[in-house]
Amino acid sequence: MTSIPQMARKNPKVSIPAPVIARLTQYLAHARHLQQEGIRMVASREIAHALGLTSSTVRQDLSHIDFSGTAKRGYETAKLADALNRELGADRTVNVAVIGAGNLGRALALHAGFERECFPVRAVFDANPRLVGKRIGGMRIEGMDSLPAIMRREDIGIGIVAVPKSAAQKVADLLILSGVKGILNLTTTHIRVPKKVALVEVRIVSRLQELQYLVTQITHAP
Amino acid sequence: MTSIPQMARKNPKVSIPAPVIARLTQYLAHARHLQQEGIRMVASREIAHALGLTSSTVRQDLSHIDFSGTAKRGYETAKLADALNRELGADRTVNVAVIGAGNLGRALALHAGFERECFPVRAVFDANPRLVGKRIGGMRIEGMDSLPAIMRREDIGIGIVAVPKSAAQKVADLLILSGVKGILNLTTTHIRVPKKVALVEVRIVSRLQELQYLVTQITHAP
DNA sequence: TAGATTGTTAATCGATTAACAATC
DNA sequence: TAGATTGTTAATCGATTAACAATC
Repeated sequence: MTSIPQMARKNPKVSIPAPVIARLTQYLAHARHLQQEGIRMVASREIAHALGLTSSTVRQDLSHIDFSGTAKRGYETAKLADALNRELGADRTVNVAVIGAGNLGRALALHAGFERECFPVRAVFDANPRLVGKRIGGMRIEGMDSLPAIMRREDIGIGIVAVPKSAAQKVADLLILSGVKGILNLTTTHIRVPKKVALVEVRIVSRLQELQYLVTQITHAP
Repeated sequence: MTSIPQMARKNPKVSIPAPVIARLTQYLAHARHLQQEGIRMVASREIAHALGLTSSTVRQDLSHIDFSGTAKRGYETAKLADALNRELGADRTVNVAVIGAGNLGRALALHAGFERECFPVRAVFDANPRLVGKRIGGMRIEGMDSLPAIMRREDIGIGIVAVPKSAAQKVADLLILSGVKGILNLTTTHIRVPKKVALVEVRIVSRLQELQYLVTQITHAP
């Protein structure tokens, strides 16, 4: 029996805490950016400074992934990006569907950044019969009744919910029935999902309210 | 000298932690929803259940605001909503501008939910001269050079940055020069701002990546 | 009144930061 | 080599949860 040191380094069963994952996505974006700029090496201090963190947090976070820096020299940007891509699965493509063809849904369906980041939008749905059949970019808006079949046919893993909040839970339930693995909820309402389905909520209006609170805080500061 | 008990209850100078603020916005949305449904009273347990939290967290959070429930009965939804509105400043209108008239920018500028939530979009800007002069809803797309003047004329407090990531920092700097109080950053890049300006970052692609990671975790679970 | 629910204190849990030996 | 930076352990800090007296 030979040992397999490169696998043993970290136990992959220990899942990485959510706040760390959130930052790993930032490190990935930054590493790619540095790569494009032709910068080969980067130190934890520099990453920290660019992203508004401490170097300690950066090193601690990166210790979760299967990748090492070099003392005195820092991290190779290319290898860092590779390791983060692998850990996050950010190089694997996942087909997505947008539900809701209002302003926000349309924008998301057309957003080129999703395709670039391996999240191609393969279908758009809306409950309004007057929208069904119209086109968004290259896609036809489909009715809700054809959702289950299309989700399976197009092998869609993630549903982006951009409907009025009163319909959010119903839409989520339909997505789950249709075998979706993850839901990105852009409505203000909290959605409930079974343990087998992953959920991330964005809530732009909430973030604006948080921002407003911060603004008031700063303005009224000493 | 008379004491002022209703003011003394909580020291308003102790600012509320960010995770609590984020949840207060959820309580507010939920309280409004209950109000519309004609539900007068709600217990911390029910709020917790609806939002995926513990009742302990809900009570702890609500202890930060100037408002009390009633033992055995719970919280009056109307008064809860009022108190949260006051604490968050969510009943005060703040004019916003959208910078970037691409798909996302257009969607945000047209998003009726912002106006409803006291964040009317008063201006839209884009650096592309071919877009300047075109219309979005009732608004004319303006060039970046007229930004400072329009920001002041329209009394805009918050700028929503929806430009390509390479332009994000430059746009933020211009907004800050023009006297903006808060920035909502929708690009993937981290933006740096002085202490006098509040910043909230949304990063939809990052959230999709987090979601993808969660999906993989769940799928490969025991 | 009896029982349910609040408000708050104390305990636990987890995340961030500091510190430093290892090392290139 | 000397000095800088990593990886990791330990200390601190903060957030969440548990528990329970107060109370309606």
